[in-house]
Order: sequence, then structure tokens, then C-alpha cells
Amino acid sequence: MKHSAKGHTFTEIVIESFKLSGLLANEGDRIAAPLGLSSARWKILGALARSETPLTVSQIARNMGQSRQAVQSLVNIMSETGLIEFQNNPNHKRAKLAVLTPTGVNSYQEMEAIQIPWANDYASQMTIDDLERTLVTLKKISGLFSA
Amino acid sequence: MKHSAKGHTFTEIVIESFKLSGLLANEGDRIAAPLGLSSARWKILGALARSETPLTVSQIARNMGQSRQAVQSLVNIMSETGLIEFQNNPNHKRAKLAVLTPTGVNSYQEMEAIQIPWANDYASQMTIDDLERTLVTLKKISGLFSA
DNA sequence: GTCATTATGACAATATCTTGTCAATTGTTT
DNA sequence: AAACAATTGACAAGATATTGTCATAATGAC
Repeated sequence: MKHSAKGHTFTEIVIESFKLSGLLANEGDRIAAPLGLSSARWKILGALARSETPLTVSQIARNMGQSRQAVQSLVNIMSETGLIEFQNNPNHKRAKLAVLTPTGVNSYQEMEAIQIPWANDYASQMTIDDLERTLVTLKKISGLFSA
Repeated sequence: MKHSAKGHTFTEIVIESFKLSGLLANEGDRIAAPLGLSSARWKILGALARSETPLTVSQIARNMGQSRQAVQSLVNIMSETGLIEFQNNPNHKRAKLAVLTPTGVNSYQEMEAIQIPWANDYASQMTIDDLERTLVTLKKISGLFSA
């Protein structure tokens, strides 16, 4: 059996996706390091900052496509370092709601101040059409595996 | 400062890329597990199988956008388990060339037998145009960070 | 040829992530 | 209400990843 034309390209996207995510994690670590953060913790920070409502650890994990244990570990550390605090969850005794502390909000804003020009700069080399179509396709692929 | 339109979409691609790569790694682990492999080792296997020539560990790492130490570790393990063997490198005394053993080739082919219908099936839900444009864009983004 | 720089393997420390397990909680079915 | 299933936090073990460091090897500048 051989790859169809679409199957071949799909496979190349898979491979490229692994590569890109590694490169972006490095880039994120590099950007976050001066603020005492890492790419992984920045992602948690962002998930909470972009959310309208407080989130449980499990919800964060599902949003990020990661195991809840991995997220729990990061959230616990970030709670100890004062970036995150837990609120009681009226709907669940054990599953507390994670929210950013003022320090956490501040850290996120400092990261944004660096990330925004970084993203704008790199994105300027692409067309909006390519970027949007790529995003839609990536989300479509993610959707295949997160159902 | 705010994200430009392109910067915003670029950032969403970054986030989606992290998520997708995690989901794909899980998928790869699931597929590889019955053959005693993992997603990470499968990727090494594939890098060697798809290469025209034997590769050094450093070359594999650069292809994959990972540190050479991470790849070295996997390659060493795979050498112990008989999937990979080292050839002398006429151009470098210490940097041996990694090649698949017959067992390694066989493992890769067994993985292909599962991966091909997997990829063809999922890819059938997309258009070739979207897939190809996405691949080109992802490679372009990777290129920004691997120079 | 010599010297400085770069690349590489080996080793260690650490961070991140997965799976597995267990008890507590919540939701569902009957 | 009771029984069963699904979700969640906590904990542990292992795999995969990063960075840092050192000695050796290759490359380039002079």
C-alpha cells in the first residue's frame, strides 16, 4: 500500500509539525527566560489569560491537548511561585479553579510586550491568506484527534 | 502595542502547533506501541529511512529541530535494541554514521503498513490544496527559526 | 603550520510530559 | 436511594526533551 497524494502531504505536515513545535518551544524558552519563565509555563499563563472564565486544571489540559497530570504539575509549581492561585469551585469540591494572581497577570503582560513585536515581525513575511488558511487547516487536523 | 492581523493569526498558529504536536505524539505512541516503539523512536527511524545517505546524530537532530543530545540518547538506545547500527564515518573519527539494521528497516516497514492507511484516511477529509499550502507555510515558519 | 573557532560525543542535572494507579467527587441509570 | 460510570487531584515511575560542561575532532583564518 502506498500513500495517496493527500496522505503523503498529510504525513509531511505531521513531521513538520513536530519540528516546528520543537523550534517554537525553544523560541518561547528564549523569550521567557529573562522573565524567569519557560515556554511550558508561559502556555499555561496564556491559557488562563485568554480565558473569559477561571478554568480547572482539566479544562486547561484539554484546551492544550495535554494530559491533566502534566498541567497539574505546572499549575502547582506556578501556584507556589505566586503566578496562580486557586479559587473554590462551586460546582466541584476538589477541582478548584485556577486564576492568575496580579503577579501572574503582570508576567503575562510583560511576555506580551515581547511576544507581540516578535509575532508581528515574523508574520510580516507571510500573507494573511496563507496564515489564515494554515490556521484553519491545523485546527481541522487537531479536531480529528481531540474528539 | 497590539498584534497586527497577521501577527494575531501567526500567534494562533503557534498555539495550535503546540496542541497539534502533542495530539500527534499521542497518536504516534498509540500506533507504535503494539510494535514496541514510541513516537520519538519512530521519528528517528523515519529520519533514517527517508534519507538517501547515512546520517550522523547531529544531522538527524538538525533535520528534526531537536537538540543533538536528545537524539543521541534515542539513537544509543535504539542501537542497543538492535534497530540502528553505527558505521565509521570517513569524514569524522568520532561522529559515526547511523544506519538502520535489517531489523530497523523491518520495524519501519511494519509502522508504514499502519501509518499509510491512517494518513490516507484522515487526509481524505481535506483538500489537497489546503494540505499543500499548509505544508508550505509550516516549512516557511520553521525556516524562520532553524537558520 | 599554528591558533582560534566550531562541531561532536559523552555525561550530568533538570524540566516537561506520558501512563498508570488510587481515593474522592460528581453524574447517570435504574 | 443505590449502583455504576466518568472526572478529578495526588502520587509515582519512566520517557523524552532542554541546557551546561568537558574533551576530542574538524575547519577556517592567518
